[in-house]
Formats: sequence, C-alpha cells, structure tokens
Amino acid sequence: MQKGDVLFRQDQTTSGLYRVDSGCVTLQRTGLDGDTLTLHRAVSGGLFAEASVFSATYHCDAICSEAGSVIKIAKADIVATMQSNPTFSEGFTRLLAVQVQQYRAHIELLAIPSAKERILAAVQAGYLDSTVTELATRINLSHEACYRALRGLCDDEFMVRVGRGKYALPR
Amino acid sequence: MQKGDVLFRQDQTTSGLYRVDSGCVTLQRTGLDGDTLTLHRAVSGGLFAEASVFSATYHCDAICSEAGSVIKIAKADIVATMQSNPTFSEGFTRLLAVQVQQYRAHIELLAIPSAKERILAAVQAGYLDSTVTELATRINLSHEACYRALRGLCDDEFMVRVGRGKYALPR
DNA sequence: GATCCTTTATGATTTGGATCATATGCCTCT
DNA sequence: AGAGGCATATGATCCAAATCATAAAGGATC
Repeated sequence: MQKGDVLFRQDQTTSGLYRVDSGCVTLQRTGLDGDTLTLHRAVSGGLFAEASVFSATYHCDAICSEAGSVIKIAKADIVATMQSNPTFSEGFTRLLAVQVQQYRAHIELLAIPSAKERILAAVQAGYLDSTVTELATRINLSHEACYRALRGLCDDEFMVRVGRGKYALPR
Repeated sequence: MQKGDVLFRQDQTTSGLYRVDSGCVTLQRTGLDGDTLTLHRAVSGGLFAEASVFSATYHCDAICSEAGSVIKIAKADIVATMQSNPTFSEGFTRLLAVQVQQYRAHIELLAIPSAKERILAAVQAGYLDSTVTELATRINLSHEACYRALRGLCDDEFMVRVGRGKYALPR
C-alpha cells in the first residue's frame, strides 16, 4: 500500500473492514467544492470502516496517507464471529461505543469559536500527529489560519515550536 | 418529566441508557464559556446514552426539552441480554454503527463554510424539528446568522416561510 | 389583565478567518 | 544535479459571521 492509494471510495459496495498493520490510512470525504475533510485517521493496530459491517456502501473514501500494509476482514466473518463469540461481539460493540464518544468530543471541539483555542484543544487531544495541513482539514480551518494560530500559541507560550512544522505542548 | 428537567449530568456515574416514550430529550454539553452545544435529540421511540453502557461516566448532560416520559434500562440488563441474545446484540451494535455514520455526516455538515448552504443541508437532513435557536446550537451558528440565512434562503426560494418561526422546503 | 421570559426578527458595527499572493525548505523522482 | 511537488510560512485584503442593540410576538404564570 503506497501513499495515495485508494482502499475504497464513497458509495462503493462494502466488502468489509480493515486493520492497519503499518503505515496510516485516512477516511475522508470530498465536498461539493472539492475540498477534503478528514474524518478519521487509522495508524498501526487501528481498525477502520467498522461501521461498514452494517452498511451496504462505504460512506467515505479511504486513502493511504503513509505507506504500509492493511488486512481486510470480510463482513461475513465479522457477522459470523459476532454470533458465535459473545466476547468478540462485546468488544466490537464497545469499539463503536468509543467511536461515538470520540465523535461527540470532536463535535464539541469543532464548536470552539476561536481558532487558537480550537487548535490548542486539538493538540491537547493528540490531533497533531501528522502535518499541519492535515490537522487543518480535520478541524475546519484553513491551513493558513492554522499556521498563524500555532505561531500565536507559541508567542503566548501555550505551545513551543520544536522545528520546522513541529509544534508541541510545553512540558 | 417536565421541560428543563435534568436526567443526568456530565461526569455522573452511568446507570444505564434511556428510551423516550413521549416528549423530547436533548444531550448537550456546556462549553467553558457557558454556551450550550446540542449533540443529540431523542424523540418518542428513540434511545439515548447508548454509549454509556461501555462508559463509567456520562459524557454530556441530558435535559428534557419537551415534557413527556422516559424509561431507564439498566446497564447490567443490556450487558446480560447482549450475552444471551445474539439478535439483540447485533441490533444494539447496529444502532451504534448507525450513530457513527450519523456523526460523520454531521461533521461533514459542520464543514460547510457558507451559513446558507450549511443550513440548507441541515434542513434537508431533517434538523429543523425544533426551534431555530436550537438549530443554531447544533450547527455552530449564532441564532442571528441562522435567522438571516433562513431569510436569505426564502428570498432565493430554496425554502419557504410557513409562519412565524416556521420554515420548510418548497414542495 | 399584567408581568416575565423565550423565541423570533432585523439593523449596525466589528472582527477573525478565508482568500489571494508570494517565497522558502524539503523530499522524491529522474 | 536538476525539476517538480508538497508542506511550511507569512503578509495583505476582503468578507461573512459574531457581536451588540433593539423590539415585537407568543406563551406561561400570577
């Protein structure tokens, strides 16, 4: 799986969910005007497209953002294992419950009006694990506003710049 | 259950999930600055706080927004039924999967930059089931901007005004 | 009926983020 | 080494939404 590879596209018939062995996959949707919105980032060990087990089509695009490998788990296998193995079933359900809460937290984050505060909250929530540009697509900001806010947060000493494009919370 | 009643508060220990028999309950969180954000609206027949089954504390406040009644379903009952009844288990899991997709769609809606387009998308998605003010808290707009955008959409004939505070899509 | 509160509604002003423009650093591919 | 592309970065300008202000309509309560 190379960077830029498409695992699946929105509206394609679902075949199953995926597990990331290495590298990174982002789930994104492309707006009518062509701009991309990042809905999820799955890194090593992470699953993605879990909800597809209960859906006929995928609801977003899955694009490889960092070369690596994934394994696909067929829908039928998941459904069968859920019926025969209550422990697995509970784990899978829990996974979705956690996602629901994460999305709620994300929606709360998106509701923060100030760019600086929103970015600070995002960084504290561990969102700054990729590029600044990518962060911007996750939190509804232009990348310019993102850079400026990071700059401002560093000036205010809420964050520190630790290299070109590298920012961190002060220890 | 009267309007304004608090079913539970954020950070309280979870006791179970709820089913709305009549009336309406909203799940909301209050920002640091005191403004409220509506995360979910449950009407007759709807469940809420499903994710609480896998969480020690509630992650938002549940407030009655329309008088009615609810029944509480204990966490232990859900867990037990899930283990003994695979059909129930699958249904519950499906419920959470649907929510995940709904939240993703909502996040996509929040990413629409133009207020008018965002509101139109929200109305088409059936969000205009309560007051305009309440709609505003769901889609990250001030209520003034919301009224103005609705007015604009009516002027452009993308919507029609059917009474004081009542707007609808043209048939 | 009088009072209070919420929702609806709109006008005026301000401001923060989008947009446009430009430039540099870095990585990859050839 | 050179070329192209993407991320980084910042400055200038513009505009749409936030904010502030005001007011009327409707509902609930006394």
